[in-house]
Amino acid sequence: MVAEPKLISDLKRTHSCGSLRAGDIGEKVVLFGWVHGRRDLGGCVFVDLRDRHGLTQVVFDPTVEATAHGMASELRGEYVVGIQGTVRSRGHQINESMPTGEIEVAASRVEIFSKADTPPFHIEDEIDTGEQLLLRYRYLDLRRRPLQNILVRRSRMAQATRTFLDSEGFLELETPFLTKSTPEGARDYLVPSRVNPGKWFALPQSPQLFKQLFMVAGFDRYFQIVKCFRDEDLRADRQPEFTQIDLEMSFVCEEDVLSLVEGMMSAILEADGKEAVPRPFPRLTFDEAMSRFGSDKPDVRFGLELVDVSDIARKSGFRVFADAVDKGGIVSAINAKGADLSRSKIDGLAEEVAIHGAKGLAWAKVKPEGWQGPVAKVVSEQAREQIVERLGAVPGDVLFFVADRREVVLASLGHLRLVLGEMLSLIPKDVLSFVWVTDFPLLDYDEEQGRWVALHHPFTSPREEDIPRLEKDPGSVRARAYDLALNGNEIGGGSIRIHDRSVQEMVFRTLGLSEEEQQAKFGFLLDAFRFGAPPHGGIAMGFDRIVMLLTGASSIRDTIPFPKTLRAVDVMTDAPSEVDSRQLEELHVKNVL
RNA sequence: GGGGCGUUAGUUCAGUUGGUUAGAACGCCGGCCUGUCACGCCGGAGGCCAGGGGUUCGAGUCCCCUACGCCCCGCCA
Repeated sequence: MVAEPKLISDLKRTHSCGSLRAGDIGEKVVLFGWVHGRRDLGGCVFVDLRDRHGLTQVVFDPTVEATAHGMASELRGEYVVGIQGTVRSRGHQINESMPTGEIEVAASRVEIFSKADTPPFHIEDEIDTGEQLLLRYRYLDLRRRPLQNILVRRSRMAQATRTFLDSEGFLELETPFLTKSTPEGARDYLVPSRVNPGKWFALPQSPQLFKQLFMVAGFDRYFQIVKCFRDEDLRADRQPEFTQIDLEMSFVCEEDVLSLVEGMMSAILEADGKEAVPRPFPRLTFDEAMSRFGSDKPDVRFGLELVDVSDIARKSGFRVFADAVDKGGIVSAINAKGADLSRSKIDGLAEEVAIHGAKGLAWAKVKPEGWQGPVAKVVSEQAREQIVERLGAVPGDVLFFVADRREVVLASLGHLRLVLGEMLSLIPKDVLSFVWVTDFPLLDYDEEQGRWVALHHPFTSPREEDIPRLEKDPGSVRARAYDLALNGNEIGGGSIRIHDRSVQEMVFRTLGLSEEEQQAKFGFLLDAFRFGAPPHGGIAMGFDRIVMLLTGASSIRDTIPFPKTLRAVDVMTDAPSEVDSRQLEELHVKNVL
């Protein structure tokens, strides 16, 4: 007697659960997958079998094979099974809503590979279960098609990136994860060194210095799709460990990096089945972006631009406006064209600007007979006319004003612009709108620390003509830095780097780093620059954010297989967690809590 | 560090003015059913009302604190 062949070991999978069509009718097939659903009609039993490619209906018909039909009643949701059977037509009962809906597999054999407890939520496309539960059972959530689709697309985008950069002559080179803590920038994740008591590694915030050293080494073009770590508070688009497309090029200027990235983004779009976006991408200087959009990552899919009316406001007769300007602040306005906003909605908008520190939101409705609203009477007639002219206002428009310190005005109106754009449905949802922001300031004064800090990072090259002002007027020095924004989100940033030891030392000095500190923290870089450093520059792209924006995912968590919650916790593994005191001893670390 | 919203069966939710034994749908378990595909019908099980404290004759409901989740400000070169 010959033993019956076993599924898997003897009979291999012939098709995925999404591949069978009418043309396969009559084929003898073997399918493996998860039991997605079961409909037991007593006589015959229908089971939907699922793998990541799709669903196939399997029918257990007692007239076909009584043993298999008997086993069908044991099947439950999420059991992992193998099926052998024959593809047959569903006749006139085609299910139009599924790609395999013309056929079904009449099972002659079934083998249960693994039984399953009832899952804590249904594995289905549309789900409204709380995210915490989904994250706790992430491996079940990842069985759902929408999440799988995002990760499939993420994989394709990563491959497209590699293919593109490879074709452009880039080398994919690795850099250490156990590296040196750097004083500038984000808070480091630290790793104690067992063999060097009292000393610590830091996980990289980015491979910045190593990629510059690759340039010094002469590799010319480097890239890496790499994890970076920053111990800062989380957001919907921020995780403590995230993935960058990191690249660096030698003997280049801004234009070379920008056009390369435009090509790379186009390759990614193409890999994701998107329409081509015109190149070159539009560009804005930092100053322009801030004054017109109130943001260094402007969403340029719609108008509602900010307009400075400080000069008019100063002589408007309205104390609040005049005082703001006299104290060195500004008054800017947004014209919400044709916005028919109720009083309660406008009150809600005042709360929106308060988030960014604005003490009030002045507004006026433009009517044929004149302005209506709280500022209508307090602003002089002449000023009203000038404002209407500058904003191109016509009856039916609503004008909003914020008067405050420049940063507050730009931040609050920049935010208001986005809220109004959403409220008035002005933002086209299916458009991908890239914009470069260039000419960032090199430095920013940190009131708390009482010193200048690098806006981008301390290795960013100042514009050559601005270098003489580095010592006397650091705030006016522009950087050779650039950010790429997509639909109002920052998706990448980079710069032409300093390759001259003396300029690098000058920047470090301006940042308040003593010779000793420079040597202790960045000595290896300054040393490297002594041995012939090529001019170089590069960029780091936020890969998770790119995936998020192209797939329409609502949070960065949906683009990462195993993400952390806002409190930087992995609720599935329960990390971070306490460790054995022996482990701590070995690491020469004491818990002070 | 700060602000906002939320937490009731496995899941999504309802729960009146503070008042008997906290409900529904889906899911789950059992039974019936040979053409279902959101199968149908019948029956059943299932609750530390996030945790702690308080007010009260009496708290899911009112008050305070805490925890957790989400969104935002600060922070994120």
